[in-house]
Amino acid sequence: MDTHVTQGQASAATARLVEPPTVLDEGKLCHPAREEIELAAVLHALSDPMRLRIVAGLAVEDKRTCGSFDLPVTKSTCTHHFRVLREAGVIRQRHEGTTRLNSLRREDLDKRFPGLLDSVLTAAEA
Amino acid sequence: MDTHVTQGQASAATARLVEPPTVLDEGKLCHPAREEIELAAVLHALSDPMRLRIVAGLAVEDKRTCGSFDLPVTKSTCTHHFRVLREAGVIRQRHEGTTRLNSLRREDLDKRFPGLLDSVLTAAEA
DNA sequence: AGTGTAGTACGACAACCATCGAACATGTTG
DNA sequence: CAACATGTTCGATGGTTGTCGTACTACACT
Repeated sequence: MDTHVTQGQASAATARLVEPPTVLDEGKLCHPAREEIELAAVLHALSDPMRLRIVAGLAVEDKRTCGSFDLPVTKSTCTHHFRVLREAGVIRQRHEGTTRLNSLRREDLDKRFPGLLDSVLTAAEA
Repeated sequence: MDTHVTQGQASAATARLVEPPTVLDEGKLCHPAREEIELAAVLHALSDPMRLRIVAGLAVEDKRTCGSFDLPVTKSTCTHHFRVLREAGVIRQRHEGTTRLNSLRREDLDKRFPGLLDSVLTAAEA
């Protein structure tokens, strides 16, 4: 569990305090590389109703903040679920001001496990 | 958790000790009906490497006995995994003499969650 | 009847997991 | 700076899970 994701800061530093974010860091949040995404981990991440809701929500509208889901759990539990999804490689999280922007790793998942995400999303509508 | 599966013994009792098996009971082993199969349960059942191996094995050759997989776990653990798969609706188990025959519930799964099983099976080959 | 084979049932145990609350970090804004 | 908003970290807790071993059931074969 290490490798990659160490670029992006230096080159973006030029236009820093002029622009708001748009490219911001993603630092500290560690995501698995595409080839490192494991099937069992993805299936486990998706096997929780709460997380399934999150993923279904992101499928409808990407780049949503954690709070925008208003799930029936506390903030800390929420953090937990987003981390599970992130570490499994299902979503990507970026810092953006005081919030986190979450997005589905559609392309990575489709390349690695073709058809899986779509079938789960279709199945989740029931 | 109840419903269905209460027939089969009485009517089959007529030709009992004449024939070997071929149609045998399935009694006691409770399987969910197709409409009762839940996505989260299926994903959870598939999120274990050992169970993934079982399912992949059944995809190659159906109707295999529990012992034919020689998994690196004891018999009781084995029983446990097969039960999880059965109760989630992923496999069907039938008594047959001294063994249990396991088969994938392909049709049920395909009808209920189209494409899911196939994408998982494809993904599992890595 | 006796031995063997295939699997289940039950109890135990350690690891994991979803959940919470309280305290903290960080960025935004009055 | 102070107040606020959005999340994270940490410890605790109760429930679930994967694993095992031992004991048990059920069928088959000699």
